Amino acid sequence: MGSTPQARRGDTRQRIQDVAMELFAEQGYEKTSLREIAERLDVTKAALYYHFKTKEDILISLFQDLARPLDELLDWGRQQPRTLETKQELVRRYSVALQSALPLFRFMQQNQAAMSHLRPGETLKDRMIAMTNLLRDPDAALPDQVRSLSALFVMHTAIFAMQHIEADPEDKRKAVLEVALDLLAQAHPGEQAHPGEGVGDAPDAS
Amino acid sequence: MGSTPQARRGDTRQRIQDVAMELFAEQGYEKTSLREIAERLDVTKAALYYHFKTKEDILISLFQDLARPLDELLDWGRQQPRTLETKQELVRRYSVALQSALPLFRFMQQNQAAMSHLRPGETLKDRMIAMTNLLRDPDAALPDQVRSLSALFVMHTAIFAMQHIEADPEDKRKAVLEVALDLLAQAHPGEQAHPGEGVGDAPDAS
Amino acid sequence: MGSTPQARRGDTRQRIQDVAMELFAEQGYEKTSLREIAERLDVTKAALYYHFKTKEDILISLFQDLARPLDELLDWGRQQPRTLETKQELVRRYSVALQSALPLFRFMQQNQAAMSHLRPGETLKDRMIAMTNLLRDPDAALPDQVRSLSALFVMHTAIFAMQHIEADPEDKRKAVLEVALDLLAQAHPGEQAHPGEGVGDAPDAS
Amino acid sequence: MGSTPQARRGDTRQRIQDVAMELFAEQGYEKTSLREIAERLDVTKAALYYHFKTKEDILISLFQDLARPLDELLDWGRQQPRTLETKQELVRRYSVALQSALPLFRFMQQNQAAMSHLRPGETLKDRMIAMTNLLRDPDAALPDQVRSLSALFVMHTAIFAMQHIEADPEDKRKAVLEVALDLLAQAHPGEQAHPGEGVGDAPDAS
DNA sequence: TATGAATGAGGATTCATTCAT
DNA sequence: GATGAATGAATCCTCATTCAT
Repeated sequence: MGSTPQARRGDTRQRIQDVAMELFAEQGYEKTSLREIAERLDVTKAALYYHFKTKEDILISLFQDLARPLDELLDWGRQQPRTLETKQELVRRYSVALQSALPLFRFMQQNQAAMSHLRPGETLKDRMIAMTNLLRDPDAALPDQVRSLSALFVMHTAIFAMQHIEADPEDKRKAVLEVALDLLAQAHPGEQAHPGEGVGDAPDAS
Repeated sequence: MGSTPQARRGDTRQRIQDVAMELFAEQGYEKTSLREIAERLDVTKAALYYHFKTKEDILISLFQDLARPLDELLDWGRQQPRTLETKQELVRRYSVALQSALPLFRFMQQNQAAMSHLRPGETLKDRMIAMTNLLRDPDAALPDQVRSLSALFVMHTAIFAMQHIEADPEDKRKAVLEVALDLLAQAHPGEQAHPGEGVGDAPDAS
Repeated sequence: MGSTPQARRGDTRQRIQDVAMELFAEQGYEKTSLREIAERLDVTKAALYYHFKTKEDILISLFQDLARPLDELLDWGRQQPRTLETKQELVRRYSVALQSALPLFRFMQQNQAAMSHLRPGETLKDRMIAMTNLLRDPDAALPDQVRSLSALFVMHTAIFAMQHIEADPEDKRKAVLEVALDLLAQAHPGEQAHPGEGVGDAPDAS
Repeated sequence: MGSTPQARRGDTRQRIQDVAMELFAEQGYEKTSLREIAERLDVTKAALYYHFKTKEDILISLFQDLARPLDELLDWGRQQPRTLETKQELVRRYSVALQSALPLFRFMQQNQAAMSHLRPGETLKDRMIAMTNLLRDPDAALPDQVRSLSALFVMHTAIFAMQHIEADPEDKRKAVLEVALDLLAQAHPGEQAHPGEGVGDAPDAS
């Protein structure tokens, strides 16, 4: 790629994160050693410690970057009225975020265990619970609560489960989103979704 | 229950598996050391090596035990006609298996990475793909394929996602199963499910 | 000394302590690496960890062995009447203990800092304070308290300070003891020491 | 005291020495890292290297500063007649020096080991030997030599041993000095100390 | 005067594994 | 069936030091 050592000046921190992300996602946090990361970057292990205080710090820094879009979506959701439309929009936005951040989510799933001793409120699990709490109505019938929850999780699992199905990625995303929105609608019997807002096209992820 | 140290004679292998299962599920395979397992059993590390050739052997032995019910279900499914009813029964049976084996599945999820270098066809992922292939129809519309897939995965994710919701476990299971069966039915427009077979009660998990 | 590897079976723990003692006394705890200890014993570093949980554990184990005679002396002193004679006997016994345990005390002095974060009551300093509290009378005039304290410390410092003076070690010890007993007597004006008990000969330190 | 960051310009070298002194005295030389020193000064480690060539250089520079008063006292002593009065004056001056430089001496004691590979004649030990050689008479009886030695060392040990005794510091100093002078006098039987020169008051330590 | 970025050597510690008994 | 003692390789991490800027 023509990236000579000189051209790399100042971006070492970023490069560490990139490589770490890649390896953590591939092999998991525990199995990835700092030696491996350092070697791939052609720096010494000690150099990593100039940029991050501990190995876990690298993990956390990655996680925080990855969690930000989720946090923003949660913030947005909390400020909206608790209507079906809001929930549908949440799901739609989540679908888009997921599409452009699939490796990140893969990374997060691989490394849930390694992150499970974070401060409460800081884990992926906590964020997912927060998310589902925006979607489900605690007074609804249990099956309807399940439908709401599942609108969210279906997007995760289906995307992964469909990786070996041959089809256009955007088509797959729309198919999954359709099912998610369907579940959501079924979870709200008697309510009417906003007309004219379907699955729609994803914006460019530039 | 009267299991004195003497009474344990001969079941050390089983006890190792139990403890390993517990710890692997809790902290993951990589983070769990043989020292930890040995200490909890009050034996020496060397004793473990009398029963298992390597650490990975413990993992594999656990995995094989856990995978057997899944394999049996797959075998059964393969011998049935590819009808909606078969699929519904698959989902029903899966739901029951899941209920009595939740820790096992938790264990499997935690340790996917550690098992990913197994022979092809031996991983959990492979079995899940096989399972979804029994459920989905490759010629159906994409959203309907998603619905079929999701019938399966919803059972996983929802059960975990509902852990912090207060309700009777059996009620939760039925609610989840209802949604799964619903998805399946919706994935087969025009077909009619066998009447008189609803969510039903789970058999005793003796 | 003809100590073949075979002859060493079972005494590795002791040998670690011996070598550690030697090196800690010579270079101090911090400057001594486990590699050094292991190499001198011709075992691996990991072998050390079979016998001691941490490096500090080695230090503590040494310290406890060394502190025992001191503790015994303290115990004895606490059970005696608080008379001048008792104090004189304490000093006499201390002098003897010191003579046969000089390397140990050298070791302790070298490594005070490394041990300073022990539990209260566990440090050398605490024991010395306890010792001086047996010797001095808090109601006496300050200079007399100083004399009592000094009876103890003089034995330490003088022995070290006299190392480069040529004389028979036992003569040196007696000379120091004489001064210590003198200080003690002067600290108790008006009291009469037990007659017939002078500096005397040290018992064999076999 | 109005020492703004700006006011500190140019005294960085001094500030490094101050912080190093503090930390070396507290934790010892080996346990104190340059990172620690730099952080406490809010500069980079590299900045330390502008002022000192190595870590050991800091130690040596401190030691030389601290040793100067001792060297001056030694020089003075060497030029005086070898009388009891000279010795008494040496002890008196030493007592005063000690009082205003207690942390320094604490520092030196902590870090004897670290300095033990200095050129001969450069160590604290060497100076203490020189000092005792001014005090003791090699032809005197051994116990009298011990008394002379101890006159010096008592001042060290007693001051530290009395730290946990409640009393006015100046009173303590005088008490210790009295004992030291006493020891000296007793070491010179038949000689008469200069009359009218007792323990006296310490000069201001400006 | 200082810093930012890095290095090389070495630190303590842990791990899975082995083997004679 | 199990232990006691040990190993070799790897781990994360810290340190004093350097040097271009």
